[in-house]
Amino acid sequence: MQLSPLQQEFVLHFGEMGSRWGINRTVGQIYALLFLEAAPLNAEQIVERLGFSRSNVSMGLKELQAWNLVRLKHLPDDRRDYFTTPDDLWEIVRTLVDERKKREIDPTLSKLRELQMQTPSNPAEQHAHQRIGELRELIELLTGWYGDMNRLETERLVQLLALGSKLQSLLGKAEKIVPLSRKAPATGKES
Amino acid sequence: MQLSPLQQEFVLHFGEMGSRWGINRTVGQIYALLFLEAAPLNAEQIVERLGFSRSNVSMGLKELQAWNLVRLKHLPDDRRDYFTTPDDLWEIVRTLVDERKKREIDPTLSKLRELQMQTPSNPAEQHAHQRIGELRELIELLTGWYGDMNRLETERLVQLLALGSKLQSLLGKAEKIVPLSRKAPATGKES
DNA sequence: CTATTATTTCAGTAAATTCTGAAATCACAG
DNA sequence: CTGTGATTTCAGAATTTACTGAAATAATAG
Repeated sequence: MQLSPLQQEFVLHFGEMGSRWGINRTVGQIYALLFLEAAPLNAEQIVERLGFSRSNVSMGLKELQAWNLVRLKHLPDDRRDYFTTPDDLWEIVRTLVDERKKREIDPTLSKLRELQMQTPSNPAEQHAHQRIGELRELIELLTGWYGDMNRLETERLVQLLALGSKLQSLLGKAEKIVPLSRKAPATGKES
Repeated sequence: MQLSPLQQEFVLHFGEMGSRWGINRTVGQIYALLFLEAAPLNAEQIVERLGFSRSNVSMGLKELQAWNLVRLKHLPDDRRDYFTTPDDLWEIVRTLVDERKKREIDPTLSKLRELQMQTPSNPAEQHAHQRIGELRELIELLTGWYGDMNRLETERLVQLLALGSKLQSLLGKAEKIVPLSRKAPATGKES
C-alpha cells in the first residue's frame, strides 16, 4: 500500500466500517481513498495505492457508480476514466441515504403493506398483523420526515439540526402563537 | 419452517434485509420471529419454527442479547429462557441506533479526531486533513442532534417528526419572536 | 451427591463472498 | 480496417463467514 500513514489509517478504518454496514471492504477502501484525494484518480492509480488487482478495482468502481457515490471525470488527451467524490459532504450523505432508502426501506414498506392486506385468521395472525401495522406506521413516519428534510436546502437543514433540543422550547413558544395545526388560520388568503 | 405464510414472508424478508445491513441472516430471522410473536419463545421453539440447529439459535440469541435487542423472561416452574422483543417500537429503534452509534460511529469519531491531531506535511496531506475535519464536523453535528432527539420523550419526538417540513415555516415565525440564538436575551435572569 | 435438562462452546464442515488472472470486449487513433 | 490501450467479464481460487453436531458446562430437582 503506497499511502501516507494518515491516508492509510483512514482508508483501513473505512474499509472496516464499510464491511460492518454491508459494504464490501475493498469498495469502502476505494471510496475512502477517493474521498481524501484532492484530484480525481484513475483505476490504475487506485491499483498502485491500494494494491488490489485491476479487476477488483474495476468491480469496486462499478459498484460505487451503481450507488451514485462517485463522479466520473475526464482529462484532456487522456481517455482513461478518472473518479472523485463530491466536494460537498452533504451531497454525499443525501446520496447514501437516498440509495439505501430506495434499495432497502422502500421495498420493505411495500412488503409490509402487502402483508397487511392479508386478513388474519387466528389470534396469532391477528397479533402479527397488528405488529406489522405498527412497524409500517413507524417507517412511514420516518421516511416521510426524511423526505421533508431532504427537500430543505442544506443551509436550512444544518440550522435545524444544530438547533437540536432547543427546538422544543422554541416550538413551545411558537405553538402559543401559531396554534398547533397550521391549516387555514381563517385569514382567507391561502396559497 | 413451521410458520404461517404471513410469518414466513416477514421472517424471510427481514433475514434478507438484515444481511444487507451487516447482520447475520439467521439472527435477523430469529429477531423477526420474536417480533411477530405475542408470547415469549424459548430456544427450542425457535428451532422448531425456523429449522436451524440448536447451537445456531443459541448463538443468534446471544448476539441479540449483546445488542440489547431482546428481553429475557421466565415462566413459573420452567427453567428455560424465554425471549421477547419490546412492545414499544420506539424503544427498539432507540436501542438499534444507540448500539450502532456506540459500536461504529463513536469509534469513527475518535479515529477522525486522532487523525486530525497529525499536522499535515505536504499539500496532499493538507487536503486530506481538511477533508477529515469536514467529515468529523458533520458527524459531530449529526450525533449531537441525535443525542438531543434521544433525550425527548417519545411523544414529543413523534410530534416533531410528524411536523416535518411544516417546521420551517413555524420556525420562521418563531424566529421573529425569539431572535435566533437563544442565549442571554438580556433579561438579567439567566439560569 | 446424582440425574436430568438446559445452554454454551468449539472444532470441523459447509456455504457464501471476495478476489484474481486470463480472455473478451470496447473505444478510439491512425 | 487495424492496432493499441482501457475496461469489463467471468470461471475458478482464496478467504471469510455461517452453521452443525458432539462434547462440555451449568443449573436445578430429587
